This record gives sequence, structure tokens and C-alpha cells, in this order.
Amino acid sequence: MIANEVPLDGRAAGLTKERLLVVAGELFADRGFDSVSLRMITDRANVNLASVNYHFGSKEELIGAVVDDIVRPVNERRLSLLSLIDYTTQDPIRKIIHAFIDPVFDLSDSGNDDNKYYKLISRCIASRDERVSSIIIKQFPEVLAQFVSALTKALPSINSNSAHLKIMFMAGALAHSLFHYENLLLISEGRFDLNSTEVLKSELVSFLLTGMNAS
Amino acid sequence: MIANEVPLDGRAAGLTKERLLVVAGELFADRGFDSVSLRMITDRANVNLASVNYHFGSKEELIGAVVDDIVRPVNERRLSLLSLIDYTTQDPIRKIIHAFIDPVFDLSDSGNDDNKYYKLISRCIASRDERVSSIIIKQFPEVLAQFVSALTKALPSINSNSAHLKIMFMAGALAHSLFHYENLLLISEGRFDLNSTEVLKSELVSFLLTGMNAS
DNA sequence: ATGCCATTCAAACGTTTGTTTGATTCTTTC
DNA sequence: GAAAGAATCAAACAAACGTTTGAATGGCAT
Repeated sequence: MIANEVPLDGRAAGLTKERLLVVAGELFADRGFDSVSLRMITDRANVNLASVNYHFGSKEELIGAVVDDIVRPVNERRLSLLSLIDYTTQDPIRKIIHAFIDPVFDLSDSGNDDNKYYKLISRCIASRDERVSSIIIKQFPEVLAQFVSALTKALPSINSNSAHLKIMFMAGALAHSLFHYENLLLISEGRFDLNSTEVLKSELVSFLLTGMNAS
Repeated sequence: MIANEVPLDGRAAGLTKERLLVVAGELFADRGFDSVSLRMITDRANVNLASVNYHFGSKEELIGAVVDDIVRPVNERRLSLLSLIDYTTQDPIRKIIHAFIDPVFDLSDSGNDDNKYYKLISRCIASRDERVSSIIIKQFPEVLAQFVSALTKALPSINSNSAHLKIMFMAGALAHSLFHYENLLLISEGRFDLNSTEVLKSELVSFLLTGMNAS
């Protein structure tokens, strides 16, 4: 029966779990992980309160699943792009920068609801929450090390301190501008012609590009 | 009686309130505003639980007082330094950058406990917490506008979009690197010779300096 | 149809949270 | 020194939280 492939009622396997991930991601994105209760999530997802603990075990593991779902693909794509760089060609630094930021900007290319992914990923990148950063921290030293190594190849004269710091500057500029992008549109009413994040991205790239080559 | 000027017991006026601000600031700095309960604060400060509501009215107002205490002086000093800039002299951009970041770095010049102020102010700058950002937001549009204006004077060819974004990049790089400074020291054991934040600051300045002049 | 397993459900659990209360203690003022 | 006011205290409050429970419900193979 082909019709069974598209179940309509809420009892279909995997549907509740998926819906929890989506709704939790939306709420976490614009209210933070602490301020969102399980009841907010389950109410909005039209599922029972207990289903969170049934499918994920605890709220902490739900947060972990949401964070991992968005951070892991980004970091994997970063390392993948980074490994493709040929340092003998021109402008390897530009490619390093794109390897770092493109996977983030590309998050909402495939679908709708732009700000959701942007706010969520920037919350993860710049998280000050112990529970979240413990997940990020597991992946980031590897990512950081790879980008430091890449930067050293592209700029042989750079020292380790400087390379580490510049990666942090890049991460900070990315996360901060992405998270406050909405606010920026509101503050300067009309003066911004940014319907998409294209302008933000190109400004960010040129800003980082010169910064990486600094002294 | 001169001796009365320096009261020794806990009943002296203003002492409990002051101690609450200090201890709350310490705890907020490295655990965030949500994760710290009033009982943690009052226990560590050796004061009664009810004294928070007596002196501040609510937890939210305590957070507000702590945030305001650290953010307001920084922003005032920023605008003060900014107003002193002579745009006919050389390197006005460098001075703009210093006007933005120096008041933050200077926070712990006067006293001890470096990381406390750094982590707290960076939590405020890059806060994703509604309660905190509502306090920051009140002051930041003015600061942002002034720095955009300054950047426009120093770089007449820059457009408004670009200027706004570059200030955000600067704020993000500052907050992120300052907050994760500890972690950075841990990750690269020994390789960092940064006993102070001097190296971080000078790297940040040269990074931002070239970035501001980008395209 | 029947038994089985996964899922959903309403309800309650114990804990922690910020807040309030009313009595008590100290300081200040006359 | 006694009254008045400010500050501290132990105790309790109601609300919200994450979690657990046990029954009810669904699909599915036999």
C-alpha cells in the first residue's frame, strides 16, 4: 500500500520524535535553551508531555539532539571544504574563510524559515551555556586545529597564537552578526536593502579577508 | 566618630547590597543568569535569602543592576573617547577601535579577578537572553549610531550598511574572544605565552584595523 | 480475532524556583 | 534609655519545572 507511506495521523512511527526536534529547534532559536520548558514544546508540537522523555530520555538529551543535528553537519562540511583547498593556487585564505562560514549560510538555502537556523546555529557557536558548549567543545578543538593548520599553510609567517585568535575573531564576528541580523534590520529602518543575507555575507568575507592578512 | 565610618559587622548600611552585587556578578559571569539561583548567591555572600528581594525587589532587578553596573560605564567611556577623536589627524580608525574596545579591557586594570569582568561583560555584549538584552538594547542603538557616524567620518566612502555591519563584526570578535580566552589557553597548553590579555588585545586591534579598511 | 509491542495519554510525583510573611535584631534619633 | 525605623532572619508560600507512572490505544504479525 503506497498510501501507508504517508501516514496522516499522529500515531505514525517517527513522526512525534521528528516534530519534537523541529519545534524544539524553533523555540530554542529565539528564546534560548533554559527559558523554553518541555510543556511549551509539547503544546506547540501537539504531542504529549511525556513523549520527550520517552523518545529522548531527558530535556538535556533533547537539547543535545537539536544542537548536534545542526552543528555536526556544519562542522563536517567545514572540514570537507577545507580538505579540498589547494594552497598553491591563488587566494587560499579566501577559501579558508568560505570553508568556515559557507556551511552556516547554506543552512537555510534548502528550505524555508531563514532566521530559525541562523539564530539557532549562532546560539550554538557562541553559546555560554555549559550543557550546550559541552557538546560543541567536543567537536570544536578538532575544527579549530584544522583551521589553524590551514591558516599556517596559507600564511607561513603567522604564529600559533595569532592563528588561534584569528579563528576566534572569525567565529565571533559570524555568530554575532548572524544573531543580531534581525535587530540590525529593525534599528536602521529602511536604510538596509538586505532582503537576503547576501550583503551580510559579502561584507563579512571582505572584512575577514583583510583581517586575516593583518600584520 | 571616625571609627563608625568603617563598620565591621554585617549590619552596616549598604554592605549587604554591595556584597550581593559582587557575588551575583561573579556567579553570573561563569554560569549565566538563568543557572544561578538566589540561594547560591545568598549562601556565598553569607546573607539571608530574603535580602535580595528586600534590596532589589526581584531577581530580574538584581540582574538588571549587575548588568547596568558593568555596561553603563563601558558605554559612557566609549562615547567619551569617541568624542575626543580628531578626524584630521592620522589613523582615526585606530582610535575608533580603541574607543570601542579599551573600556572593556580596562575593566580589570584597577583591580583583581580579571576573568570575572571579562566573562561578565562579554556575556552582556553577546547576550542572547531577552532580559539582559532588553537592558543592553536601551543603550546600544545610541552607541551603535555614534560609532557608525564616526566610521563614516573616518571613511567617507563607506555606506551605512557596511558601517553598521562592521561595528557588529567588531563587537562579535571582541565578545567571543574575550569569553573563550580561558578555553583558548587550555586547548593549546603551553603554546600560548599570554599571561595577560595584552597579546589578545594587540592581535584584535590589528585584525580589526585592517578589517575596517576593507573594500 | 488474539496477543504483542511500541506509542500515547492524563495524572501525579518530588524538587527547585522566586517570592512573601511576620517576628526579631540592630541602628539611629530624640 | 526608650521609641522608631531599617535591616536581617527562619520559615513557609505558590508556581513551574523535569520526570515518572500505569493505564489506554494504536498497528501488526500470527
